[in-house]
Amino acid sequence: MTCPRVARALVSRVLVYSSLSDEIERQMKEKLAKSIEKALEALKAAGELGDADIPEVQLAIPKQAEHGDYACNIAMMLAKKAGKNPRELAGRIVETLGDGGGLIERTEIAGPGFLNFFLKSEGLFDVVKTIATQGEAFGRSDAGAGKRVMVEFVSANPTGPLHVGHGRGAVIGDVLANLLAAAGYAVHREYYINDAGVQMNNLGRSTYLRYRQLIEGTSEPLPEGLYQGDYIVEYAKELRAGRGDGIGEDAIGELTVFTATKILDMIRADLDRLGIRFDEWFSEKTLHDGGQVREKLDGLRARDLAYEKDGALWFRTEQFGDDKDRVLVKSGGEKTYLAADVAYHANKIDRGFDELVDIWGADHHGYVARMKAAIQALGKPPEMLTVMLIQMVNLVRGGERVSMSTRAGSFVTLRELVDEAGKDATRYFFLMRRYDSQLDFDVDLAKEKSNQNPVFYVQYMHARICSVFAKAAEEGVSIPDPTDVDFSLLTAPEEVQIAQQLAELPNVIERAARDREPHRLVTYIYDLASTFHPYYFQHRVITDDAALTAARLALYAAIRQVTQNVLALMGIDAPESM
RNA sequence: GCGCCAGUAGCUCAGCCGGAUAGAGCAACGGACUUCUAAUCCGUAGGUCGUAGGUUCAAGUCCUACCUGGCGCGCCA
Repeated sequence: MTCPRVARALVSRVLVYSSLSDEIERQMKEKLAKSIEKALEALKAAGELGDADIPEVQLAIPKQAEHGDYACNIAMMLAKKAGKNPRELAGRIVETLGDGGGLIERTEIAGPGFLNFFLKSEGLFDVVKTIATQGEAFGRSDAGAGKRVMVEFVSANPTGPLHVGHGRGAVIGDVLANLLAAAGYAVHREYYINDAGVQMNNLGRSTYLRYRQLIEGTSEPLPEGLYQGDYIVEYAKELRAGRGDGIGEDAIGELTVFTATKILDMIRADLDRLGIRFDEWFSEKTLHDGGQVREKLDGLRARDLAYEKDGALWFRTEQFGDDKDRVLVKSGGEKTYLAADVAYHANKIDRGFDELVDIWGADHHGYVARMKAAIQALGKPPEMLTVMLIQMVNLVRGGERVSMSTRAGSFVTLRELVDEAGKDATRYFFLMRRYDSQLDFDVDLAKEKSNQNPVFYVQYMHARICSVFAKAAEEGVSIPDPTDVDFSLLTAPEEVQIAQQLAELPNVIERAARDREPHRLVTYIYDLASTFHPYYFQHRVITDDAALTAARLALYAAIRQVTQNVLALMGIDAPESM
């Protein structure tokens, strides 16, 4: 079985070598990397590197400012093969490199052999101009090269309201789709509606029985396996009000459609409230009705990928790495979900997508191997499909975990959570953690309008900047054109750090998209806010010094733009005042 | 029993292709509002990165085994 991590590794290997797309990266990092590469080639030509191959030059932004603007580990990687100790080799690289074509202020050799580059500061603030020019496009790239990727998410059965766990998958899927689009993929968002099969019959039967109960004036629980929820009673009432008491058992098929449509409307409304829309709602039923399921099963049989045993039809998933073969058609003649899913994924492939992302609850992980098998049986490499398994959500109230069972009493629906905590906090909290670790959702904290709530910390950054601009307008200070600004006046350590953080956005987006890790947006924007707030507190923007005021306003405009861009990707509002 | 995910400060978690002294928030303690918004800021304290080996110049990160927790192993969906 090919796990999602393997698939991700394969994808990343491709992208690492793709050219960095962002202008800032070209200007700064890549220029520096090229210079280093040149220096290494010169050293190799001079015979100083022995027979060592020159590896890809890696540049990292160090955690500590004393370690420079960029740090490079190349001397340590080459030392052994070059037959020199790392610090000596680093010294030779520095001598050969010089000022890297006017880019480098100075270079230090540190620790075991790191090269720490301090760049000339005017280059650092070029990003402010770039952001002003690109506006809301800043951070986007063409790393995805227009590849078509489908993100299928939520896909909850239309048998009841969405619960909190669905909400997490919904937000993660939505933001991942935003990220992929920003990274240059052509993204399609899809919701797969399981509107066929046994559960649908149960739904129609549940509605019918509730309807009968209304007529007979009873309200006892329905038989085992049917849907007990109050919403069914509401639909039954509606049905009776519109159609009277004459509906018979032969109309259950019709009631199924009626109820499923109602529930889907409810699901759609709940998602809409969270700011989530789909390009397509894909009906499972159309696959059955259109004969596609039948057709794909015949195809598998024809290629001996499926066989009859004990009156059932089995899929040879074991030969693609699954633990055992799986049933496609039960001996009673009913098709399993897998049968429909094979046809569905064949349909996705036929629609021409290059990559498929499925977002499921973690309790479905036993299903991954057989879907990977299906992809292979359909003639595609298993890496084409990435399955993201979203871990469980625990609601926390008053410091205690609230049971997530559907028992009455404890709140479980997504709608209630959004009503209580609001769209922004709900989205932020769902994005806060890696999708593959469990999430404790502190409801009290999410709805608290206080400094403890991280979503406000980030939004407040935006509001504060807007407030400064309002003040500037009030005092008749015009917003500067960044090309006329003297950025050499920005010498505070926070200003340098902010410029570097702003310049990182394209990388953050590209890597978060590549690795399918939307939570990195949260980490990024929170980090930016925790550089910004102390900076704001310490340095006044509007002062008598017109040149400095202009430089800081230009920087503020860039921070605001980046904040807007990131919050937009997260689907969270950027308020002008709070 | 087999498989997947997780295990990092008292609690909840970051840590991007393996890099320098492992970072935040909360909770605790002590400070800062006459200012462009205090929904903010400054400071103190807090660590055997589950355990044991291994690979490497370098391991929270990679490999192996084990321990603990969650989930999954059906002709269910």
